Amino acid sequence: MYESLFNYIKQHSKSPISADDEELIKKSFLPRGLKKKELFLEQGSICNYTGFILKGAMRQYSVDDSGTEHIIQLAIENWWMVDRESFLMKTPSVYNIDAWENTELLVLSLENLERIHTIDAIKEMFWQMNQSNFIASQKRLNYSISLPALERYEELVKNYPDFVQRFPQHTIASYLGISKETLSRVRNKYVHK
Amino acid sequence: MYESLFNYIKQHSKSPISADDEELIKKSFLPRGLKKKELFLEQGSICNYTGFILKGAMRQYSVDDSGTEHIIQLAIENWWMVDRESFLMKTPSVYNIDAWENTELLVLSLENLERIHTIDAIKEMFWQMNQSNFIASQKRLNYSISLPALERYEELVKNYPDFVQRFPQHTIASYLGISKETLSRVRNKYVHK
DNA sequence: CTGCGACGATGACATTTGTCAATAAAGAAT
DNA sequence: ATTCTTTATTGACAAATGTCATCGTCGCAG
Repeated sequence: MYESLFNYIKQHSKSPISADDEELIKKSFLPRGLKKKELFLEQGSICNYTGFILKGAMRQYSVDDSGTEHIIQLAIENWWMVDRESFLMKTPSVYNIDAWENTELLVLSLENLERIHTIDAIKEMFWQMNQSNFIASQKRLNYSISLPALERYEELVKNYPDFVQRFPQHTIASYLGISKETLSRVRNKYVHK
Repeated sequence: MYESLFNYIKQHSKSPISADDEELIKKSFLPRGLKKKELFLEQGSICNYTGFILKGAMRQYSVDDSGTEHIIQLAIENWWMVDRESFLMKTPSVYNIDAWENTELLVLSLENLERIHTIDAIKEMFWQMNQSNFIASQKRLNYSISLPALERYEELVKNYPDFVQRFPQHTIASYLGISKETLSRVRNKYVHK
């Protein structure tokens, strides 16, 4: 159950984990299941948990005045899902998070995060994760302001081919900030070139 | 000279700073001046320093095939400027960073960062900074994929009025991912509504 | 098995934004 | 003072993308 979490930790830190640490970590993460379409976080409420995905696929998105969803983040196995602003500041979230497939998570409250943050490996892992998240976010932003639709799609296929496999096209379109029709046309160009 | 840096640290952490810590921090940050338009980082080279801006204004941007600049990040007094990916991984950067005004910095190498990272206040400060950077980046991304040009501009004016004051319109346009002509027209709508 | 809803493709058209060119005003350099 | 550069605005037109409607397919719930 906790195997992929510990694998993730080991991959993202060099510090060893004692048996005691391991116990503390296990006690701090709670298992949770989500059915397809079930909400993990609803707009207006506080994000009380960070989730580590053991199995499944999730979406984080905003909904605008016209009811259109805008995908902020997609995540599958071995990714984290949380609205950090809401989680850290305990403020109502402007985003929704739900399960796109039936999903199994390990969830961590802020209190438990602080508790295990005394462990070097955990501290290091979150540090690493923060850095790479920021870098990825900045990269996506760069693409978003500098590349046309086709090239943004190509970058996504190159960097996150799993997303393109696991999520329907209209979700991918929203992630890229374009309409589903535009993505459909852009893909036509893409496969024929 | 180091006053605003220590103010920044105090604002972003609760841990106290001993006299020894203060000395170590002072020794780890080197003062550096940049003249207007002078490069702090050139595309293709490694970003060896993180800079804390004491005075002035800087831009981080990519340059595409057609020679157009795309502004990734703007920064003024009390902001940090760095290409994290290049800085942390010691890989050649895809971005340029330069001074838009004559600028005074305190710069920190990765080695010195690791040296002062033993200090709780520093660790906490960077942790805080990472979190808020990520949140800001995600917010900007959200706007970029979900709002039209006018509303993106309004958000910028609301959240970072200083940027709009300090940088010329074509730079703001590039930051928003639109052409300078579009921004000019959008501003007309904005001031007349 | 059947029907309904989700998904994706496509055409017609509207809207937004970009590009290019011309102009003018404000600064910076000499 | 004069020149040169940078910045901002505007018009005409082009290109990219969005919107709306329609259709066909597929998978799943009843």
